[in-house]
Amino acid sequence: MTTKTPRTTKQRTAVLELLNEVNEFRTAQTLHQLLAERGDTIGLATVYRTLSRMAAAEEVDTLLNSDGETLYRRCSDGHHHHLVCVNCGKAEEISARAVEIWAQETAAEHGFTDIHHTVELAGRCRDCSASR
Amino acid sequence: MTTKTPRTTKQRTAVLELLNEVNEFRTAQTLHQLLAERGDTIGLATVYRTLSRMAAAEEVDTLLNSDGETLYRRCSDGHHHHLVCVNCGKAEEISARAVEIWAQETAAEHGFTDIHHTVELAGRCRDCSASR
DNA sequence: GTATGTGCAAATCGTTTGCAAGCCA
DNA sequence: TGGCTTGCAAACGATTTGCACATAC
Repeated sequence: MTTKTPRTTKQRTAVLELLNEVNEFRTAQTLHQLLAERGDTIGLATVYRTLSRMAAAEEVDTLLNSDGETLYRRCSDGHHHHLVCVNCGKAEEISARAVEIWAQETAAEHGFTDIHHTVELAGRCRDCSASR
Repeated sequence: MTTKTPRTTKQRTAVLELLNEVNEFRTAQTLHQLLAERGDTIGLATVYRTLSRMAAAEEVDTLLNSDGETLYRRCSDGHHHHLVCVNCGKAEEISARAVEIWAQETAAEHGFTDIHHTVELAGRCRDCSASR
């Protein structure tokens, strides 16, 4: 399984740089707009293509918001979950050993195999709770 | 807050009946097609409107699949989670006290308030695992 | 040089909405 | 009757795709 490395283009570089600075989950559209604001003229389609590829390569994490939009965020390696602020979008990674174990056990009890789970916490972060 | 009861129309009745028989998560489009197959001619838009309303009234549960489509399913009351088969769509409700507690604690530790969580397990059910 | 990436516009596709006509209470 | 519902078609909005051109390697 030889995964071929994508070419280094100024667009791809720009997206990577942006993701390194923005540590919250953002839609592709928002990211595209942010790129435009900092002077990088990139086609929206390219942003989508780039993000999809990065997601496939697990270089970014994705999330579906309640509107069905896909949110992207640069992420550390390994399996983890998120605690996302519904107001400002700030996200923290959290590990959840307890949940991992529970998921496996529950699935096994019901005879399920090839288990995969989704666990996301959302709420108002400290700052947004204060400035309500 | 007075929630007004929707009128009883043959369309609404048909959707309700169908949901009572189909106990798996299905897309609005699929449900619409199922209605057509059993002879109920209902506009797709009406199916969407009805399902949205039922979802708002918590008469059905909704789920977003990885394609961004909304899945609907008749559901028991109260807070619970699902164990869904990725192959046949069969879903079982599971309660997860352990997860509820973990969610609250984790959120509190990070200073988050108004917490709400999403926990879904997916995999292959016993039958689908066997007939692979 | 050539496979790959990009931009643009058009195409998709699930879902929503406007509006006139129909139907329940 | 009078307002809530429906159907149809048009509108929407996020994402994808076709294709000609540009570019990394």
